[in-house]
Amino acid sequence: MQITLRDIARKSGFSVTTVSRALAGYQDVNEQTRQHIIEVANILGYQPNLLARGLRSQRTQTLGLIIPTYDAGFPNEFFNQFLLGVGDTAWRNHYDLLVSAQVPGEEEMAAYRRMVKGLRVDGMILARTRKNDPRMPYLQSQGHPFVVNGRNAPDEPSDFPYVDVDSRMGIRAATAHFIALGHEHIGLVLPPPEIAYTGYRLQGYQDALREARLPLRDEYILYGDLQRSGGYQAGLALLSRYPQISAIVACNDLMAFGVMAAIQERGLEVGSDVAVSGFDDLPAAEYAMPPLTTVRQPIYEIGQRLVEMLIGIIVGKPPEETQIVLPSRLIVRASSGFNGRR
Amino acid sequence: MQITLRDIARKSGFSVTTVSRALAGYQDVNEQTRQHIIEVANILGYQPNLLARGLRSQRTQTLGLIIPTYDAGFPNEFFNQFLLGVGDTAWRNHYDLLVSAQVPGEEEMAAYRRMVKGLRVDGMILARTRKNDPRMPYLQSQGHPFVVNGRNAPDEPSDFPYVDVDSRMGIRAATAHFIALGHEHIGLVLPPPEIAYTGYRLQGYQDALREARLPLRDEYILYGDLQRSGGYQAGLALLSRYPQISAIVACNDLMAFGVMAAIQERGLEVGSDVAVSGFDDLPAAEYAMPPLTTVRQPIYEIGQRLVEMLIGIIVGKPPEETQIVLPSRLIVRASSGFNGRR
DNA sequence: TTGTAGGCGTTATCAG
DNA sequence: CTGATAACGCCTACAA
Repeated sequence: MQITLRDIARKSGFSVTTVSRALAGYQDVNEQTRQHIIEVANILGYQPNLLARGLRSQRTQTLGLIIPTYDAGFPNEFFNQFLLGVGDTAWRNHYDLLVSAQVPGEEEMAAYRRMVKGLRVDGMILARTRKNDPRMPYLQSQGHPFVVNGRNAPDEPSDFPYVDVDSRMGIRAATAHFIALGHEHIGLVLPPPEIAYTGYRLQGYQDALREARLPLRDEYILYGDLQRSGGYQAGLALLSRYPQISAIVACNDLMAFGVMAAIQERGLEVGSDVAVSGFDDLPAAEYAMPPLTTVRQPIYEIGQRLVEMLIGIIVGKPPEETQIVLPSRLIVRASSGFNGRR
Repeated sequence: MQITLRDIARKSGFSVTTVSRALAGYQDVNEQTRQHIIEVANILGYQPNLLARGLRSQRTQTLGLIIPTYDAGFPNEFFNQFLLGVGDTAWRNHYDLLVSAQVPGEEEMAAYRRMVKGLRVDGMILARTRKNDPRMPYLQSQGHPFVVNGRNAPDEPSDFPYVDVDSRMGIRAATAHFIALGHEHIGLVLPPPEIAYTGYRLQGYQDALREARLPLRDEYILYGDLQRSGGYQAGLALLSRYPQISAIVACNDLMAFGVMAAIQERGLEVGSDVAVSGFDDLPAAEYAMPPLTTVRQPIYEIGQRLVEMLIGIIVGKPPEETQIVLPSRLIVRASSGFNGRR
């Protein structure tokens, strides 16, 4: 069935030990012997049994990723790119990736337990942190390596390794951009309050208003579900209740698309009548009609750096910096109401 | 570090064997004993070591999925939904999912070898079959369970378990729909020729023309890269070379979006000037401007049935039908040039 | 430079 | 009903 070290040993006339060490590149093995063994291994098509190796070494060369499928909605294009960054980097470093999609809740923790205590993975990658997120304390209590995409909410300490994007700065830039264009009544569509980064995005909005000495009006702030539909509903609500609103900052691109649809449905024009911005800079943002002004975050790179950080932690060589906040960048497009680019 | 059966054995006073069987639900264990053992296991927070179990039982309870990242482009929304169907169903059946993203080529086969011969997975799920695809013969030669999303090309036999969608019928319906609306010059944007299903989609187009006794004009047929950009280029080429073309059938939604952009860029109106259709019915199709007429395929269900089929094969109870072609369905929207729905 | 032996945690076989 | 024993394939002291 499977080719094992024993098969190679038999065929080559050496012991299993020698075969194992020859293949592992130990120096205390005769070069002739090694060549011979390698040849036999190739002929037989040997591939190490990773289970046995993992059991023996207590290392699985596998990373775990549980994708949070918020509500019924599925991980969107954001997780696509995230998965690509994580997957590519893991593969390049000879790690496999165990993936599960779970709705936050009881089942979700079961998935974590299964991966961690089942010794299936050497480390975990968490995404989309929430307020009072049970996952980080759990993993810490288990002493199991993990890294997180995103910090805790502003009012909670973040005593774990993470890579996050500076969303406060990003939303501030978007809001300030609208203010600079003359808008004074600016709506905000936040992610659900239980999401950790919601607080940072709210701060960014507040920052910009404060700096411009504009009043903060709580009624201009609504929450959406991160999906297009959430943006649509919030957009309709804002526009119908407060006709003076002339710009809306949405906290991700999907919701921004929904806001644009709401604007158009009310017979208004995106950009000239009501300006809109998003967050993420998904590919679709550039192609939207009109193209969407948004805050770009380097999703692929986030995944990449998370994996590098995690592997470092696993092998006992953590990088110097284990709490990284990457800059975000405002990308101005037509949905701002500008004529053309920048 | 880790709680093992031995720990429970020590604490409960029974042997490892008995503990193992009590937890596994064997009938030949005293009910009192079982209760006691289960209690101790819970207190200790026992979680079986899945590596050891896998090594012993030669089963890993893990399925492998390698996402083909065509060219540089990343798996799009299609794979999102596919991954959800596969992941959900695997989880419900207590299987884990090992995921890798690979560009077709040498590395890709290495990934397959690693998963299969490394005994990491009990079975593999393949997606996006190509002409002369090396993966199926390889897995067959290894006697390793696998299922495939998609058949071989029409001129190759498909002697493996698969779930596919009837894309010939789907494209035929889309083309016939345009013909019924009076179009006579209909462009076709195919996937790359090396993709297996390209042949079926071409057949569907040919079917519809033949049935309507319209001439088949090869120059109306172009290939795209399955991404938006490919559709855009093909759309521009068709429109500039053959102004008489009044409808374009694109073979996936992403390319259809590109075609729509090309039409608009030439100052024409999608629907009234040039009708467009896609394939997949991604969420974005409904929200496009104008909404996209497309052929819906049940992506989630495909993933689900593939996993069920694969698990059946693994445990030796394959379903009766292991070659399934699911129907596709034309969804008519405004990009057809219709006024409103159907 | 090479081989022997033991064990990682689990399950299956067989004896008591 | 319960327990001792072996084995899955690999790695690594230690011995030769």
